[in-house]
Amino acid sequence: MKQHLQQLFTEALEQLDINQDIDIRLERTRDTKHGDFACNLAMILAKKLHKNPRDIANSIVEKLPDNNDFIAKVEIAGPGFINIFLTKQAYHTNIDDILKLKTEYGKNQLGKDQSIMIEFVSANPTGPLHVGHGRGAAYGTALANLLQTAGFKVHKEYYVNDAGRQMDILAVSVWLRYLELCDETIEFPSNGYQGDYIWDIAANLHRNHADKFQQKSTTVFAEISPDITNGGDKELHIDGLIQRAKQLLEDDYKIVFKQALDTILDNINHDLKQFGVEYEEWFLESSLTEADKVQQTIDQLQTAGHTYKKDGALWFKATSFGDEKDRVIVRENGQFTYFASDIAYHKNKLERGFDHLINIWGADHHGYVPRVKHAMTALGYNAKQLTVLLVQFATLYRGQERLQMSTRSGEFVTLRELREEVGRDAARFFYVQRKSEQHLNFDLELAKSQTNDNPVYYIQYAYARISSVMRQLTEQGQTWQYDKTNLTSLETAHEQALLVMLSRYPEVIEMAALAYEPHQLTYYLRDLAQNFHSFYDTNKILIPDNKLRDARLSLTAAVRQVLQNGLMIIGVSTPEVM
RNA sequence: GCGCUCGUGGCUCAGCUGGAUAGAGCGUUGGCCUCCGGAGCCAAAGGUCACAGGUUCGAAUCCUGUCGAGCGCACCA
Repeated sequence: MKQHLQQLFTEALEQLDINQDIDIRLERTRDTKHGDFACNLAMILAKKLHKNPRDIANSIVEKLPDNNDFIAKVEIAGPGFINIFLTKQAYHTNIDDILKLKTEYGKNQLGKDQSIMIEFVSANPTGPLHVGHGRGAAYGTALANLLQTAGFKVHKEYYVNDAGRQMDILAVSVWLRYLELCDETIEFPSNGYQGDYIWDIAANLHRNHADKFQQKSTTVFAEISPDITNGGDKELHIDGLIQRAKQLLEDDYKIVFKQALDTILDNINHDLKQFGVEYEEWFLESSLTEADKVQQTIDQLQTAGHTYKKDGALWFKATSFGDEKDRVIVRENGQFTYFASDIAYHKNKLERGFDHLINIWGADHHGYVPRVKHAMTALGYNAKQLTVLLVQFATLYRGQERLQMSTRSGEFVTLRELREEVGRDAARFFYVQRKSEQHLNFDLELAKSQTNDNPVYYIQYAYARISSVMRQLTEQGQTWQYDKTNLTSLETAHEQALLVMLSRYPEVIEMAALAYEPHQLTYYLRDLAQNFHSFYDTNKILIPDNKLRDARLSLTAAVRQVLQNGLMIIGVSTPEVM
């Protein structure tokens, strides 16, 4: 609808020989007195052509076809707005489209022939997902769906950090708990993972392997640098324990390590599936190191002259690309930094041929964005191919109390708990509803106790009501037929409002996709549901007058279709009965 | 100290990328079921868009400064 109008404006400008390079922006009006669409083109042109905006508006309007079955009339208002009034016929054609296109209604070809890889959540596999990760999960899938609707080829990926030091800390944590189950007396390191899930993994290990990995506690802790609780350094302490574990367990260390990793990864995978989040690929960081990809990437940087040695470490010259300081990629002890494998990972992504990369990261990573982009530039790629979307933290409250979130200390509310308590639909909607760069206050009490106030139910209720009406019709042994000519009977204000609202859907999809803002869709769906509830309240659908009844049923069916299409993108179900 | 993000009714948030009289939900107050699902509808009260300048036909939106909040500023991941 909007596209058609834009086309008409373009033609009008061509006839006037105005070849200014501007995009014609049409806006929905807030007030029906201003018609259906308004265009400020004349005001923008006035600046460039140094002419009176109203005069320009006049000449444009003369070239616009009106009084046909699409445009009813055109007016010039205020300083030079061009207001367009559409015909009812135009809106009826739109109902036609919805009922014919069904799930295809609202789709567009913005991303035709373009592929996007979208990486999100990618939480370290050192513990279960908590509510903080839920936001990235919900936002990521909604965005992926939205981009798909806009015609992009989308590839969703989870990057598994299974190669860093934190994984060794995890393995050691499990092993120490296992030793406790073997009746060894252990002073658990303050820097170990302390959650209950560590006990669970240890118990499994003990069940499957009995005392096979047991070592005397005194042997394990012999000559280990003291923990912070004993006046030492907690980092040195845990590093000493890692060394000791590898040394004592030899090849068995891998078994413990793998048991820990697999259990947690399975758990994460399961939680995400239950939350309605699925990936095309789970990419292992270890696959990069094993294939020597990190070293190769570093070599490439080195060859290109973007590195230097200092204090025994290898540095990436980030400053020559505008970064505030240079960054270490190989530590003094010869180990790669996280940054190094991340460069290799992004190189790998681009080598796989994606046109565009989207990373959804927690806002605490914002300082990290420039250096990744600089590394891409250094490797000869266009850094613009990467978009990093930062999702602000969710601050978790239980009533007035602010909760801490720490995987290390084991104090957190898991995503699973959230889903079980507030439900998947409500949780998904709650997360997506907020603009991603907004700080989100997540009050568990509120989410739990007032679930009925969550707009998701309001929208689903509209869907269920429609389903109910359709059921009633069938139960009465009746059928209905769609006939476009019947739509002329739709005359009430509520019916008109719904017609307009439905026609906006493709525009909302387009805007939301371009801006990476699925929250726009949630607000639209709420508005649509509200319009439907108002309509439903004052216009009875199942009435004896067949012509009007069928017209209202057509409208209702169209609303149902759009609700379904929109909720699917957000990842919320469409229950026929609630 | 420097950087990033943000500041909109009592609370939680939108505001179509500079447009016409700033909008919702919750909460508050008052109405609406002999009628397709009341998880609903209708209405009212409530905002100098943090503050001060600037840019222009026009600013919640762009620029500068001030104040306030969150997060970053590792040879951690």
